[in-house]
Amino acid sequence: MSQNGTPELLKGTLDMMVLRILMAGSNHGYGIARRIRQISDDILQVEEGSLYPALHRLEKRGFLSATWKQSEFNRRAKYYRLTTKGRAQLKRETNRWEQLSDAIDKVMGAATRSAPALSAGVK
Amino acid sequence: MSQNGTPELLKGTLDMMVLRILMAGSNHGYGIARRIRQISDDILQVEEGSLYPALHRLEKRGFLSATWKQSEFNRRAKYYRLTTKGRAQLKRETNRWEQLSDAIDKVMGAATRSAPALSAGVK
DNA sequence: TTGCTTCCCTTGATTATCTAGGGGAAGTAT
DNA sequence: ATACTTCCCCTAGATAATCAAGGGAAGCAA
Repeated sequence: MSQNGTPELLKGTLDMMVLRILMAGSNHGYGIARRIRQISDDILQVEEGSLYPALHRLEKRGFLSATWKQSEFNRRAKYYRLTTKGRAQLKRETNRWEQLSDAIDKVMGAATRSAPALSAGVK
Repeated sequence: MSQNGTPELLKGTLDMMVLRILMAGSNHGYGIARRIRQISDDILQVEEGSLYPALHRLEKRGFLSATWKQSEFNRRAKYYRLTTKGRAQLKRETNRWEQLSDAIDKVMGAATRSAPALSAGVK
């Protein structure tokens, strides 16, 4: 519930991050989750119940393609890689993210990030 | 469904922004929506079907209190203001937002923030 | 054997948001 | 009077993303 137990992700950003991770090369679900956790210093916890549905819808929409391979740990794993469509989608979602998060930061006071001397003429 | 039309908000951030707007003083729903649109330069579009449920749940959780008054345009309006609990909640949500958005930016490559394109700038 | 890690998956509930309506009252113009 | 616009409130139903909580299997080590 997120009522007290804060959510582990910002809704609507998982697909984008998955695509981004796959820019670095193909990877399987478990590995993608691990990478996101690592890079974010354990801030972002990707639950499997969120991740696998995400991978499936991305594949369904043609942003990813998958092949079964043997993992580095000698286990059966489904490796995903970005398609051309996926790369374009990543760009779109990244732009959207920047636009929205910048807008939110503005609303939140512009002092959220590096502060640009405020006061004067907001209009 | 935002099937083509990208969503107008980042899910999970509306409550926080509403609380933030009310830090500046009490306001009514219509005015809150207008403020968010203004400050964000029309990037963030707060639909009434999202806003009013948000206000009601915030009030229900004790973060806001409401009183009916006459608006500046001489109309009946429900003015909301932050409670003490609401102020604490705003702080929590703000921290969470910074933490999550920073983590996402890390995953997205740290270079996510739009470069000014012109020259030296970043500093 | 037990147990840990890696790897895949689904079902059901929750929750936020959007769509698409509903209404009413004040002011301005015709 | 009518009509129109802006201001202001609200809800029901659908959609969709996430989470919680299960499931299983296979490799490896003690």
